[in-house]
Amino acid sequence: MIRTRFAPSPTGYLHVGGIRTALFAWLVAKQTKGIFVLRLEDTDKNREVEGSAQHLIDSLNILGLKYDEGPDVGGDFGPYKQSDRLDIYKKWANKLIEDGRAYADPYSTQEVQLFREQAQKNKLPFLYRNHRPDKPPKWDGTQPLRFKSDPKVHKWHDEVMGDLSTGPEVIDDFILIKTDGYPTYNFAHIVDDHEMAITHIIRGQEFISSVPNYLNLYEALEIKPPIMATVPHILGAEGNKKLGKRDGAKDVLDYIRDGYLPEALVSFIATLGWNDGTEQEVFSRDELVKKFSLDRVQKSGARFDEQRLRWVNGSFIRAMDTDELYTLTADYWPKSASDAPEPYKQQVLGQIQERLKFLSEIPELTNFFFEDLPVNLDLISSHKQLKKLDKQELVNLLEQTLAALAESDFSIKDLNEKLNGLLEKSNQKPAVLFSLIRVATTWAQSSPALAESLNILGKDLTLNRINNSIEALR
RNA sequence: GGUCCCGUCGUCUAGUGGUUAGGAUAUCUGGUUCUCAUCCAGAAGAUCGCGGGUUCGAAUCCCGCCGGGAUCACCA
Repeated sequence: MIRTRFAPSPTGYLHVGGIRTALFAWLVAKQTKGIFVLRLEDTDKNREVEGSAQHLIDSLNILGLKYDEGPDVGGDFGPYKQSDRLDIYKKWANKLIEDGRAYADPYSTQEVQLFREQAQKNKLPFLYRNHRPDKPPKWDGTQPLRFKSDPKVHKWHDEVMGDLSTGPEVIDDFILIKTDGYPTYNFAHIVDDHEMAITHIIRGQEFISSVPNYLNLYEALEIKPPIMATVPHILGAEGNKKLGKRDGAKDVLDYIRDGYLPEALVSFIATLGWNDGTEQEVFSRDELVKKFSLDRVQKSGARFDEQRLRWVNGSFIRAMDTDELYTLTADYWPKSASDAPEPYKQQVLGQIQERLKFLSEIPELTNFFFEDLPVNLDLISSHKQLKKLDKQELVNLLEQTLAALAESDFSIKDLNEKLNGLLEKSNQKPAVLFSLIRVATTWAQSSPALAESLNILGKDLTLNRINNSIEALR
């Protein structure tokens, strides 16, 4: 039974980088009907951010990365919050002490800092074990507890990175338990993954250089290491640095709020560094579960390109039934639409669906259906066809339009007939006549096809707006 | 500085000794009786980081170099 976990620390919101490791872990579990576990790594109470645990949970849920075991849903391997597991770490720490593989750190933080600066000055990597005390005091909890490492060569396989190896020079005596009584990540995650029977550890690249140290500890603990997979970082839009909150890495919930579809987000994030070897570009969640494999995950970091995300999201939006899409749009309509009847909004949505990239674009794409936009003569003076006509000609054309449309029943079919008739009678090119009518009835930068737009607006509103436009032009 | 990882169109990528180096996106052009978008057609865009080697033949294998990244916390 495959068991994977996502083990974030509740220190802030979840951004795309975090989501991706969660997604990959979820996919690995789900494709074999395995178990996906959420574990909160809250061992640093200084960095803990109020409310972020709930935020993490909300983010996973909204993306559909449902976990089978976790702090709020329980499970047979709990507790799922590290701060509730302190006695478990104590138990394993005592085993190490008894085996002579852990000892109390007698130095003050200042003294250790001095060692570190010395090493830096000599351009050497800092190794605590070079200062390992001969006769450490008995550990009473007032000192950090350190791992007594056994420096050696480590070779291991990483599902993404392949075969890796390092020499003894990277192995050090890291801290297992801090003076506040909490374990470090380095210690806690190994104990927890073992106690929770985790089979695959999927984590970000920042941990790869620590893996040999973990391997060393696994040996001392006599625990068989799980399968490991290291996924590369997602890069920010500019530069080659890991995408971080500083570079505007957005909270995934911000994308949801902007009207990106969870399915689209999942597809996009999965294909950032993974593909199935075919030319398929977007994947449903089910396809991902079926086709995903760690060994096809890219070793190099991928750049987060919001433009591509917009395209993916647009393609999901276009593929949906308008009715289904409509159920997602409730929070996105412009204020002026609040009194508009549902069928009217639904019709409007049908017209803009194919140009919609994300839901919060709805107001700018639809506002003229719900309110009279201010007359903006720039739309005419900057139009490459319309600017050639003088005001009198424009007014004449609009008056002809008024007369013709007054006869129409405003069905799309009849509107098209009337508009075509107008075209012949006025002897104008569509680029002139239709542009003018479009502008005069919407005063918007862009709008759906003319007959369809007028059909939705209806006769009264259309004729009113043309009248108003004539007034404005005079 | 030590250690480890990475390096194919702007971007995401296909590619594991023989391909006109493929796709997608973005950009540009044309078409779809008007705009924006969709859709369709087309263009441009990659000396496969660089230099050696192995080979009849290398983006693919080997070596060196360069560039980028990660890490060297009582953070995870």
